[in-house]
Amino acid sequence: MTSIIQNISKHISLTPEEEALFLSKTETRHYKAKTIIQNAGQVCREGYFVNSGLLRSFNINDNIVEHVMSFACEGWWISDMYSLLSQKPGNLFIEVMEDAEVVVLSKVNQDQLYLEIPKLERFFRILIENSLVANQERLMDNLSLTAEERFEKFCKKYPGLIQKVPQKQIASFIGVTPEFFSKMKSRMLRK
Amino acid sequence: MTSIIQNISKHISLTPEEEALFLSKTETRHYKAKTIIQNAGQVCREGYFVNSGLLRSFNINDNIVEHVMSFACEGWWISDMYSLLSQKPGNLFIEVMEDAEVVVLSKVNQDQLYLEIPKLERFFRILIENSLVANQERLMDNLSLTAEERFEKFCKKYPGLIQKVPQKQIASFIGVTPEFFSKMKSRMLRK
DNA sequence: CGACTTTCTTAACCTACATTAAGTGCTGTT
DNA sequence: AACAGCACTTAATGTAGGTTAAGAAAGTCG
Repeated sequence: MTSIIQNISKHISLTPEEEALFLSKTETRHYKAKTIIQNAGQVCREGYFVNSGLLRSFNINDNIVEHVMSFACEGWWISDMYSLLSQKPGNLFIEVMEDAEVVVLSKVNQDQLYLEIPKLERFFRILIENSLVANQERLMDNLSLTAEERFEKFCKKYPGLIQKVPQKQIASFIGVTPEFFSKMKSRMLRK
Repeated sequence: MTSIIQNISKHISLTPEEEALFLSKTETRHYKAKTIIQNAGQVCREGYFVNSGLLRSFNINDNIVEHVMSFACEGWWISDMYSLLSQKPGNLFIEVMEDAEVVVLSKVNQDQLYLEIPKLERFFRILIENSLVANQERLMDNLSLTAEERFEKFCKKYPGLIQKVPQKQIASFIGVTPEFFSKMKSRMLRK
């Protein structure tokens, strides 16, 4: 049983035939670190489920400052939701941070699968619901917590990531500059 | 044809029987302005579709500072998604800002309806997808734009709300204090 | 291995926004 | 009419976090 099927069966149960049909509509790809698999300004036509490795999505402001929207490691999905849903050019880049194996589900195949296996509507509804809740929390945290508190939450929520992700990208994710993050971190250590 | 059925039929089509079934699982309520219909610390058991009037959801930080999570006027849905989905105590209050008529869909009935009218999975999936995209944009805006830019976006996105919503709550929504918002506004007018 | 690039740190200085506080003008209630 | 209570404004002062710049450390690649 592959990992993506495990992921789906957490929320709905598929027959072996449905599993096979689902898998037949996906494609497994291997990417080297630093590959950009989605560019801002282009229409996003695929969602990605991460089998192994590490990816991130981010946008670039005024052609200078990067803002990390999300990280995705084993068992996570990643895409440019805005662009994928609207099929308009998006603002996000998606970059492979560590050599990765991903399961690719194209927008076209996903839409077909909704018709062929209506239960998948439920699966993706639940997936998106969870994303929305996480996003709302992150938004409120950004409005109401200090950078230090946000970093503490980040450490608790994604204990695996702190080791793997360059510090400047954690800084970007929680919404501060790398310089300030560095200062803050050493201030926190001194306590 | 009631407004909530119009709202649904934007994304899926229901038979007259399904429409009737759906409506039979809802309840229409009238609330006076200033009513709190959901309290932080309690489990949220209902979602609300606004027929008329104006509501907002917000949390309170350190028992002092309010942060507006969302506004909802005619044709919008509002709830405490985290609490509604997890059935754990939530952090949000939901308050009626202007006398309102709302269609109430309880969690229990919603779950039943998913079984009786599976197409509704699709409807709510799409609804949540759109919320997620809007939320992601708001998050990136908070990370990368100035308060002034966020306010300009707010005005474009919700032209109707600026008239109706007290200024301090717009301030809270875009993430600044009422005092700073006031100063910023007069600075913007001077140009 | 060395050359090059990128990340991280430190420190001086800067600014967007917060805090505090006092005052003005509504609106609703009695 | 009068008072209470809010929403809004203004202004002085405070601070979290940004900017700039320069050097140290660490990763990357030939």
